[in-house]
Amino acid sequence: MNYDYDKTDKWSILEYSKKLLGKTLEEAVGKGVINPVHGKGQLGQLVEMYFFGIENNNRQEADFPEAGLELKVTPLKELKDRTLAIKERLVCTMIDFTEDQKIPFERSHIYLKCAFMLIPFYLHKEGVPVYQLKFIYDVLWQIPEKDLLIMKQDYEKIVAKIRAGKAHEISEGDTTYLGACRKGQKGDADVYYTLLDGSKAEIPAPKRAFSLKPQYMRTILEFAKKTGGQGTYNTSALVHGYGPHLIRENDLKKKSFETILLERFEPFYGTPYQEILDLIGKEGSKAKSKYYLVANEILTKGETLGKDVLKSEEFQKSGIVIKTIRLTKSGRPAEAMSFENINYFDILQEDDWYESRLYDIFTQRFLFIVFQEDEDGNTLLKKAFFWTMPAKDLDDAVLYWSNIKSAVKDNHIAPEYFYRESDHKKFHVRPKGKNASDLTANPNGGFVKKYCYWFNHDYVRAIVDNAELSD
DNA sequence: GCATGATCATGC
DNA sequence: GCATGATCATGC
Repeated sequence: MNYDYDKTDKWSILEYSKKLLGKTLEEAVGKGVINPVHGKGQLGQLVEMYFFGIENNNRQEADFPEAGLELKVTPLKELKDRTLAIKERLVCTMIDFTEDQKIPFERSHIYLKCAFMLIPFYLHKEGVPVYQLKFIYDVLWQIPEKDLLIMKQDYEKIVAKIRAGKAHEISEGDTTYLGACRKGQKGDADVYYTLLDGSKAEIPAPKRAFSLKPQYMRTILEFAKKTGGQGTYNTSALVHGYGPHLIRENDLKKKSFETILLERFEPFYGTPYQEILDLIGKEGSKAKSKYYLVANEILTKGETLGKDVLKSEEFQKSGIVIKTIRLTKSGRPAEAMSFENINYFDILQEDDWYESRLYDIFTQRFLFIVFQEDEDGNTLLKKAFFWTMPAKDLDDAVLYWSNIKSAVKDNHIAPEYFYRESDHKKFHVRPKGKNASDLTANPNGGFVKKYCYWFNHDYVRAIVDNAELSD
C-alpha cells in the first residue's frame, strides 16, 4: 500500500483518510492484507497499522506527533428508526492517579493528545470482524476554545478528588464535557496511588480514563452529518452551529460553569411561582411540567430561546439533566422522581452494568431545582444545585438493574416482581404510560404495560437534605 | 400521610 | 404517535 500523505500536515492526513469513507478497512487496504492475528485487535490499531502504516506504540502522545493530530476511530450504532447514533463515550487516555495530579491541564496528556482529533466514524455490527465494518463519516475536530475552558474546569475537578485521596469517589456525573470513565477488565483490582505529599492514598480506586462524554460526541456526529461526512472543521461553525448560547466565553474565564448557571436562580430564591412569571414577563403553563418550564426560562435569563434550554449549545454538549423537585410544607417531596421507560429489549441484551442504559441515566449530571409549598398554598423557588449519584448508591443501583433484568427475562413484567417503593431500597418501578391501555411489545411475546425507573420519595428527600447541609 | 396505579400537556 | 417531565386519584 502506498501511504500517500504528509505526516506533518493535518490537512494532508485528513484528505488521505477520506479514502476510508464508504469502505471497510479491508476494502481500503486490499483483501488479504490484514493479518488475522492482528484482526482480533481494536479497529483503531488496525487502521494505524494497515491504512496509515504507523507502528503501534503505547506512548501517551498523539498518533501523528509531527502534525499534533490524534486518530480516534469511533463506532456508531444504528437505532430502530435507522438513524445513526454515538455508540459510546470516546476514551482518550488512561488516568494516572499518581502522576496526573501534578500536571496542569495545559500540559496534560488529554489536552496535548485530543485538542485536534481525526475521527473516522464507522458503523458497529455485532459479530462482524472489525476490519469488515464500514466507515461512514470522517471529521477533523479541533476542540473549540470555549469547550476547552469547560474541560479545564472538568479536569481540575477530577484532579482535585485525586489530590484529596478520593479517586474512588470520582463519578462521570461530576463533570460537564470531560469525563473520568471506568476503564479496565472485569475483575481488575483497584489501584493504589501516591498523593502530592508522598503519602499513599488510603483507599484504592478503580481504573479510569479521561473521556469525552457521549453527549459531547453526539454534537461532533451532528456536525459530521451536517457536512455530509466530508469532514473538515471550522471553529466558528462549531461555536455558532449549535443553537443559542447559555454562557459567554468570557464569563467562563472568571467563573465556573456551575456558578454561572446557579447564579441565575439566586435572585428568585424565596419567590412564588406566579411572581417569578410576572418578573420575567412570561405566561404560566397548564402542563404538569410547569415548574420545569419556568426553570428553563430562568436559566435562559428570560431570553427568547424557545421553550427548551436543552437546545442551547452547552446543554446539548453536556447532557445535563434538569429536574424539578416540589416539596410539601413539611419538606417531603410531593412526588417521587421518574425517569425514562424501561426498554425491555435493550435491558435483556445488557451484560455489563457499566454499559447499561440505567448506568448512563444514573451517572448523568443533574441540575435539581427545588420548589416548596408554603402555608398560603404558594409554591416558592427554594434553591438550585448540581448533583450526581454517589458511588455507594450506584452499588445499590446495580441490584435494582439486575432485579429488573431478571424479571423481564422471566416474563414477570409486573409490579409484584419489581422493587416497590415500600421496599425502601432507594429506587422502584412504576407505570408510565399514556393510560392503562398504553402497551409496548414484550420480548417474551405479546404486549405489556410500560414501566419506568423511579427514585423513591425518601431518596429524593435525602438528596435535598444533603444539599442543604453542604451549603 | 403514604404508596400505588393511572394519566396529562407539550413538543417534535 | 411517541417521548418527556411530570402530577393526579385512589385506597388503605
